[in-house]
Amino acid sequence: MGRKKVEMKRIEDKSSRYATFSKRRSGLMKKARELSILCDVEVSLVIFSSRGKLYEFSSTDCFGKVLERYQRRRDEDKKYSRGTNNAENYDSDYVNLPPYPELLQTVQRCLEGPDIDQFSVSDLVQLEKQFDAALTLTRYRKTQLWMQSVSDLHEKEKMLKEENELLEREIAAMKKNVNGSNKAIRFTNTGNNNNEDGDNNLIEHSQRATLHLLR
Amino acid sequence: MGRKKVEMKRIEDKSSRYATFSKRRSGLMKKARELSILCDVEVSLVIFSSRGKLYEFSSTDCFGKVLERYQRRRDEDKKYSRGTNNAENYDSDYVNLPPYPELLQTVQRCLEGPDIDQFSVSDLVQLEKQFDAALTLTRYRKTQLWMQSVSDLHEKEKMLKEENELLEREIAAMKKNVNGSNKAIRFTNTGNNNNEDGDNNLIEHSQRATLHLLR
DNA sequence: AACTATTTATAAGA
DNA sequence: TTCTTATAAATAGTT
Repeated sequence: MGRKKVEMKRIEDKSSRYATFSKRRSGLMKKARELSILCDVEVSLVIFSSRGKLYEFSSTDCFGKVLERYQRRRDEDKKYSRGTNNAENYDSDYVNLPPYPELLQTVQRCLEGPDIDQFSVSDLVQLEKQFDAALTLTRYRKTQLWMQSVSDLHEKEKMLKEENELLEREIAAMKKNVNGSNKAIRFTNTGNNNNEDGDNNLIEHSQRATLHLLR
Repeated sequence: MGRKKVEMKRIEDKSSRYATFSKRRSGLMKKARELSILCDVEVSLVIFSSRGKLYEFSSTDCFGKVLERYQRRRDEDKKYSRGTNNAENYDSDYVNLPPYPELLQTVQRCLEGPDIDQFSVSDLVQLEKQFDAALTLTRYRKTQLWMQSVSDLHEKEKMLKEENELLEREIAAMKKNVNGSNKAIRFTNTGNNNNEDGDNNLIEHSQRATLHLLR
């Protein structure tokens, strides 16, 4: 339903993928809401964007609102740190806000309060849903972090192997020189003791890059 | 989007409410699937009909696909192990297949069959417990495998770093020899061309070990 | 974010 | 239910 029929496959162009995501996401939410109202059924819809942001519709539940409040707060924090400071700290630390503080507080109140007996069944249904959503999100985030760490390790492995090859080639080359033409070696080495700095530039650079990653 | 614009409120006429439910439900599912494909995001949609029947879409695997994959893989393993009946491939991967094909089949039958209505409450309590146990076990096994893979990667990283250091020391030593005493070099190298085998034994051994791990 | 040309979903009727 | 069709809605490409 647009100027053109679209093929059902991942949209490769990033910006049109995001545009489509935004439009279709709200369309889907709207239809989910309509279905729940018109037909009087329970509908629950959860969407994770590729960057891990959560969008949710639920015909009964209030977790979405809690989350919305949290995200708004985080956005404000982002704005704040952008305003006060230049460049560096901006894509780093604010991400480490405690995850979902409001939800955690709710949980704590619920679990520590002695008034579990006073909840009605429908209260508990609400509560169960909240916990379930929180669990799902937490697990999802955890998996994301695991995957990230594995992919980092693979990256390191690749770099180390490359360095290794470079060093080996270096050794092979040196051996050739030593075995082959002693004249040449004597020529390049006499009175030229800082030769290392020249020969090893490439290797040392690569080494530094890897060490940086390994920290 | 039909002959008439509809008011957004519960449809009171039962049969047209069901008709609408059926149509809009499949429309919503379709759109959920499209969003997940086009925008490459995770979408999960759950609908409970008023009579408690569950309809679900999830962009990640459904039970059917898991089961299918399991069966395919098991068949292939069977073929393989029949062909080469040596002792070695006994302790290979296919032993680690999930031991729950029966459970998976049960799950599929339960979820897809129309006889959910026929279970008693106590049947369902049993079923819930089984699923919960299976979930816990599955998750546990998954975590074990992740941890194993991360620890393997750390191991590889360590070995590669050690090799790296060794190779560097090798290079440093060679440079020193070349720069320092040309006499000695000439001595050790004239007529002794298989010198490499002696000097590099350690390095080559280490290298082989790592390559074995990296396969 | 707003604008339309089109496509798509679906309400009503059969 | 399912199909048909007129019409409402969603949305792809564009600005």
